[in-house]
Amino acid sequence: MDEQARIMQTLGGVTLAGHTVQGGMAVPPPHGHDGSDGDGRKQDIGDILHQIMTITDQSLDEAQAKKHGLNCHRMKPALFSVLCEIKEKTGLSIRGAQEEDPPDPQLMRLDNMLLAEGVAGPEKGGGSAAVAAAATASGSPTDNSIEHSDYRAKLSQIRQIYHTELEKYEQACNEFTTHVMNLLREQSRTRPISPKEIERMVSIIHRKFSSIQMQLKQSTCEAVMILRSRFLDARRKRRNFSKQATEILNEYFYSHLSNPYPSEEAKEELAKKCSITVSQGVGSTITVAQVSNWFGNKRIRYKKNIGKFQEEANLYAAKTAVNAAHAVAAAVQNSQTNSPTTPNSGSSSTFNLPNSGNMFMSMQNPNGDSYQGAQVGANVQSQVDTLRHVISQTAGYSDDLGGNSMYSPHSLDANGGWQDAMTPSSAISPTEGPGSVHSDTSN
DNA sequence: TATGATGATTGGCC
DNA sequence: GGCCAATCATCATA
Repeated sequence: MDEQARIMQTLGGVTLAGHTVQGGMAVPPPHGHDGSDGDGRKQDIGDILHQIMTITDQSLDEAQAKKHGLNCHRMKPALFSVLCEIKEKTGLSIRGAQEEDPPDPQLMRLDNMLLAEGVAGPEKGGGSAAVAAAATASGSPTDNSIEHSDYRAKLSQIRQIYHTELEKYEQACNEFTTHVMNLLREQSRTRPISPKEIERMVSIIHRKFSSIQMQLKQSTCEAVMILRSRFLDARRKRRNFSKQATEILNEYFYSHLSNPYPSEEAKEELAKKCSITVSQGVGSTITVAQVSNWFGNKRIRYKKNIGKFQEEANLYAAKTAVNAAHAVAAAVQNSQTNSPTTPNSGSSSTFNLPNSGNMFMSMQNPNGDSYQGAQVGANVQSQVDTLRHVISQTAGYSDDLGGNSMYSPHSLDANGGWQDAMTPSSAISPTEGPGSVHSDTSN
């Protein structure tokens, strides 16, 4: 059996809308004439098939001419439909084509990540949001501004490359799709290619290109992750606080040794104070989180090795005492030169000491006036309070250890907590008062 | 370069 | 959520 005959046989029994194939012949529906014309049509189909099968043996010009003839043949549409249907039924056209697969979860993950990192989606916001998040996690939203801008610049570079490549891929995909579609359309004049098949081919192309796109997204994600990890590592780079900043923190720590837990307000104020001194030198700020870190570290390290910190404690206590003494002297002088005011004028800002167990209640100035009742300014009052605390601690110590150190390890309780054996920490907050930072102890 | 100091991070606890 | 304790990583100095 020759090839033509075999194909002719293959066509046998296929029925399609509007055309019946009988004995290997596709027959258009009768247009008002009976089967007497049937032999002629059979002849037509046979003729077409013969021409198709021999077209490859012909020269190009010959083939072109034949092709044109075939395209214009009145039976061509019928034959085309039949061949298409056969292809459809034999599954040739859908080989390798999967229908409408659900969105790839990995691709979705990549898309989400690129969106979150600010690589995909609208330009502004995304990247800086990621930076802000990282910065917040580090507790220093502003002091890494140089690193942040560096991060942003690199991220924007990645973004740019990503979009350029994406555009290239899309362009290539479109070009290739158009090319293939044209080719298939062209070929559909000589071989059975249905529009549906072309659509499938387009979707296959898109799928292939989307896998390339996924690779692009994946490598972009990797680049972002590397950048991010580098940025996060950079966060670990630390700078020592300036001397002034450390001094401020130490002063607070040692003057609140009985309860070195600054409140949020106190931390904010300390951060502000430290930042002022730091910004004069380094050009960055100290945040509340850093203050918290500092106090956390300080408490633990102090507790672990109190002996080592005694000297430091003495130093700061002496410093505070001197400052306070100066303030008191100034206050005393002030109170002497100014006539006493009305009893109520300063009462609202006066540090209210607890009634019981407070050794400062009876503390008097050189003139014998009680500080409690003295009409001193708010700041002065704060300094007085500081001095009171320092004196109390000094006094408390000298009873126990013989005057070598101003602070007693007894401020730590047996459980390692901060409980001052001598001073009711919940009541005495040495620097407490208007204009001073507030300690947790006041709560 | 070794070592101590110190700021930051992490995991567990309350 | 704040604190503690352990640990890491870097800085500063001898």
